[in-house]
Amino acid sequence: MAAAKNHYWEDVYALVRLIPRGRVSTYGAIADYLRLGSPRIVGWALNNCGHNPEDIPAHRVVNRLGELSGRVHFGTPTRMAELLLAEGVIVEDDKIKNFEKYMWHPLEELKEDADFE
DNA sequence: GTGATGACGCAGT
DNA sequence: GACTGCGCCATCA
Repeated sequence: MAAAKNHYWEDVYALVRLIPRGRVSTYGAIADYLRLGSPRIVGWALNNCGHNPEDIPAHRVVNRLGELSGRVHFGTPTRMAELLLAEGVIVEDDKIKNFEKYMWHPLEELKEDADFE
């Protein structure tokens, strides 16, 4: 990440794109990695992303409970679940099954590549 | 410039 | 164990 800091949400998008297929992350993890200070900022950033799942896999970002809290922003209530299911993530009742197993921690995975600080 | 809102998270009850 | 309220920071009205 170049950490261009043009807009903090650019870093959010970059980090979301780094989420491997079949994995998911949380707003809190992203906010913590980017030092945003509040997970709400991540939510706002994704809301401002233009809703482009093909460009930004926002469907891989869920709240800390693994709930598809942002599904309503995907056009259809089931779009987000469909995208996750297509990647092999089991979604049950709008919640990710075995969420901890699919959880992707940026601080754990990118700690050595972290050039923020 | 102030108040309200939001794809959240945590502590307290 | 579930529900409620408050805090966090940035944007919009």
